Amino acid sequence: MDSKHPRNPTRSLLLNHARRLFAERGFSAVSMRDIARSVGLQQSSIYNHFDSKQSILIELLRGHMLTLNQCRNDWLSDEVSATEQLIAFTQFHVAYHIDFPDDVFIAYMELRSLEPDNRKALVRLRDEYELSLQAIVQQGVTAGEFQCVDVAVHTRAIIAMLTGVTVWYRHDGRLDKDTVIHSYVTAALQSLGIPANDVAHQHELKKVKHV
Amino acid sequence: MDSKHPRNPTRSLLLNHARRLFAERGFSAVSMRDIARSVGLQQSSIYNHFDSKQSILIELLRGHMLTLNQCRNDWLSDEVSATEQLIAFTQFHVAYHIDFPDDVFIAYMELRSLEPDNRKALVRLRDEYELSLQAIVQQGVTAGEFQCVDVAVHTRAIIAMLTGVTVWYRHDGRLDKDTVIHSYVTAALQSLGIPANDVAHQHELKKVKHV
DNA sequence: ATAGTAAACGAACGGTCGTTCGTATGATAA
DNA sequence: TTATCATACGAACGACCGTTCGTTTACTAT
Repeated sequence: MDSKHPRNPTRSLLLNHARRLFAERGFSAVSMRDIARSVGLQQSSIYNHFDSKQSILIELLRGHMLTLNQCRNDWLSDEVSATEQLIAFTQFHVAYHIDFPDDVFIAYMELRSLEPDNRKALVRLRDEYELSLQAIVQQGVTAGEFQCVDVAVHTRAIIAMLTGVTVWYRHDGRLDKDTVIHSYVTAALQSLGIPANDVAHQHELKKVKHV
Repeated sequence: MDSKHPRNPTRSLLLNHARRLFAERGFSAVSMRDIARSVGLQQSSIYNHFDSKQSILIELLRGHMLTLNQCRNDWLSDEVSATEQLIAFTQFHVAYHIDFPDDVFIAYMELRSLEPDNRKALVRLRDEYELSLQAIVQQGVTAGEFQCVDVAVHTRAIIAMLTGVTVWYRHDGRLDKDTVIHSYVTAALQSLGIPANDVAHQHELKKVKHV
């Protein structure tokens, strides 16, 4: 079945519409008929491209998690100071979450809709990402650059703070993307006790690319 | 129908079990049969206590939002400095969210499952709560106590950071509640440019009471 | 031209959904 | 004792669910 190939246009269309619908209404509240209708197909035709409803969700979640980790690794370098790494991480994380809010929302909410084995694999990817920030925070604390009460708690606090951008950011809103990113970089740095006045604008923003 | 009174024990049981199920699986993924079974009733008997599935959700969400605002107002005083208000807000917010994670999770996820009128009323309550923190941040910036790039963005950043505690906190975990709260107070203060070493432990924690 | 195949269709499957209805029970109040 | 009423039951309603099936369509390679 050639249709299983990612480049298949109908298959991509189905994935994109499923992503939007799952993000809007939640996995359980979206039917195969809803997905089919939104791309102009009969519900049965979806099964030429996917084995089941759950397999659509799995592919969306796995694609998001793999892309997130890969982009992060492309973006960050571990050969600079913890402060510079934190700035780069924050810029990347906020930019990515502004660009792909639906993926983020589905990943946050619908992990529980997965069967245990699939869920475990994705939780591992999520933990890998979180631990990559925790390593930066730990490095900064050890080097005396950062101040915090507990590294693990503070890491989760920063990730939650940054991820929250998906809830309110609108492209036609009051602030442009760079200003928003600048705000979050300042907040993240300061939260670890770094005065952010001087460093925040030194780093140019590269473009996040979704694979 | 006396059963509509909140003190009715069966009705309270239904509300509590519905809350847990909605938080675990999501509103759409929970059936009236699931709720009935979990309290040992037939599905039809629920309609002696609630008009519809949606009305159960409304009551859970409204109860949460009203309680949250009321407790906040009981807890906070506006006759102290912005820094002290921020400490009190953070202590309250984290303590409340640790104690009632199911309510918080449902409120975050299931507003969209409501009909427009009901949703608007609850969004207003949520905005009221958020604006109460924004007022504190604005006051601190004006007084020169706080430093941030944008008051609205930073307010949302702090709320997201604090609310994230619900995702990972466990009562039998590595850290006790007070330590967790202390971590978040430090993070919130420092994020606004306040050195947190000296102030974090001055304020005793009062007990959050759910009405 | 013809055989093979990916992909679409539309009907149908058994099951579950939220909700309604008529009835039975058991406590309370007259 | 009797009338009332909140509450429980169990069957049933029409609608929708995810998925399967047999068939048709349309392109591709021989």
